[in-house]
Amino acid sequence: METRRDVFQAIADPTRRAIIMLLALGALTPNAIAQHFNSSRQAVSKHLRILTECEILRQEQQGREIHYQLNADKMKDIENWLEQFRQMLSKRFEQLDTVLEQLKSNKK
Amino acid sequence: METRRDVFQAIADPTRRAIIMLLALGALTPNAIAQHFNSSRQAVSKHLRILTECEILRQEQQGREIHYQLNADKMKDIENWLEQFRQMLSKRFEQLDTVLEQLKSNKK
DNA sequence: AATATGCGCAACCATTTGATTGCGCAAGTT
DNA sequence: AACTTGCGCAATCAAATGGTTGCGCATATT
Repeated sequence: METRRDVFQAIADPTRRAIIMLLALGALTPNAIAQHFNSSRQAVSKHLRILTECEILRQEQQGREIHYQLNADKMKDIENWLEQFRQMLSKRFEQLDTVLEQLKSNKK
Repeated sequence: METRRDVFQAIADPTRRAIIMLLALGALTPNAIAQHFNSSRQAVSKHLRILTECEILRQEQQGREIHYQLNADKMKDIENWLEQFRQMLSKRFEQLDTVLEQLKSNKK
């Protein structure tokens, strides 16, 4: 069984990020997506599979056509990871502010 | 010349994400970082190089020791990319709210 | 029924990646 | 001066990756 990739590995590839951006505008079929890229339709199909497996995209079969759409909820995994740094950053800023306040009051 | 990686490719690897998390707590030297991992010191050193090259980490030489620290500003590259989806999402929610409001007023 | 279209599976290939090991240089210690 | 420590360079290797091509199945059209 192939190793499933996490969401960070999924967006590491520039082509996949471009696919995500495209689908953020609206659902599309594999062929419609492939028209925006210079590589083969099959290459795009592989990327779609990777993005679907890690739940960044959802697919909906309608006859022989598949509609792929963005699952924006999954992007929150990345946001949650980044949130940790935001919190650390704001803590540091608070500490810096405290130090600056003390410096001001000491000068008075 | 080797291809430089972008920030998304840099954080795609679980080991590098763990290094980033570690350094978010405070600056460390390569050997100190390597102690938290089971792989060789040289493997960690390679990851540090990758993270430094794409500016996620900053290094500061002090004698024979190097102190690596997180450059939190660079994480904003990822946040900015995600911000595009947040805006698209909030647009859709606004549209959904409008529809719901109309449904409510039509029932009254 | 025959043909066209959508699209994934599989095999293949070149490149990239992440790890290890050995080595060597610079700085610190004895 | 000799030894120790910090740490990157280079070579090597196995695995992963991203692309292509050929093929085949299901659905849609003629």
